[in-house]
Amino acid sequence: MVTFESQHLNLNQIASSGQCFTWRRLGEGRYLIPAQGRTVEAVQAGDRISLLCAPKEFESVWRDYFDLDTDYGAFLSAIPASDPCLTAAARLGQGIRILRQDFWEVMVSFLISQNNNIARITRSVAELCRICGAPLENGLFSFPTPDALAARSAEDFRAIGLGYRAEYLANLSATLSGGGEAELRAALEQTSDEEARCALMSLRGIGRKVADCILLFGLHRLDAFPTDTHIKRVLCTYYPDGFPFARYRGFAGVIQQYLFYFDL
DNA sequence: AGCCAGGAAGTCC
DNA sequence: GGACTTCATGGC
Repeated sequence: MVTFESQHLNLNQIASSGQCFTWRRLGEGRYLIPAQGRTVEAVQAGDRISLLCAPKEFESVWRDYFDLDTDYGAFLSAIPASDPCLTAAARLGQGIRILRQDFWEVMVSFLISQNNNIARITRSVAELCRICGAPLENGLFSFPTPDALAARSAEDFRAIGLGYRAEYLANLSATLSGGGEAELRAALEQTSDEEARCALMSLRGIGRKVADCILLFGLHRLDAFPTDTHIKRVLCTYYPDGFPFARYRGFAGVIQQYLFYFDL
């Protein structure tokens, strides 16, 4: 077991922040968290977080996954007291971080997320893992690979309730199976945010908002600022004269998460 | 019954 | 370039 303290890591906040759909809640402040073909049980009481794994695994997997080497306190301190909306949002969501999730898992999850709600996205992702993933410990299933998804048809995806997104998923999986996903990821890592966004938007079913989610959550491009219905509402309500993006250059996506969580 | 949900694509003009 | 419509589905 590994125990540490952090003022800026709150499991409950992250679990309900809409960036990840595969955590399983075990109880208050307790989650079973899958990543990289493993799972870890995480327990939080106040600022103390315990991960039930060996120190070696913590260093090789979970330190990176939880983005523990990024200083979120510095992001929070950029918020001026003169901004009542973000001040409230930051107080509410000060334990949110941008997880370093798997690129493909993020692509698929947010492809499904369009015109959808978080509860149903979570169920759909669980169903996908169940019918196409590999069984892990504790009854969870790994997130299916591009090849595993490409072996299924759009009808299979419709059968688990993906609706019109089933065609998008079948097409995306066919396009990126056979090594295409790794190629795309490697290529995107060499490009600017704008070029990467443009490349992602060339894929059927991925528009501006989903592309920005993939940039932020799947490639850790912290400048990406996905604008969905919640963010539009917040910006329209609290920032009718424009949002001060320049102030948050380099981490606007983190700020976006505070606003999103605030609106939920 | 109608509206909303972490939207995108097609079709108008 | 915008405005409008359609696309499944479930919850309220």
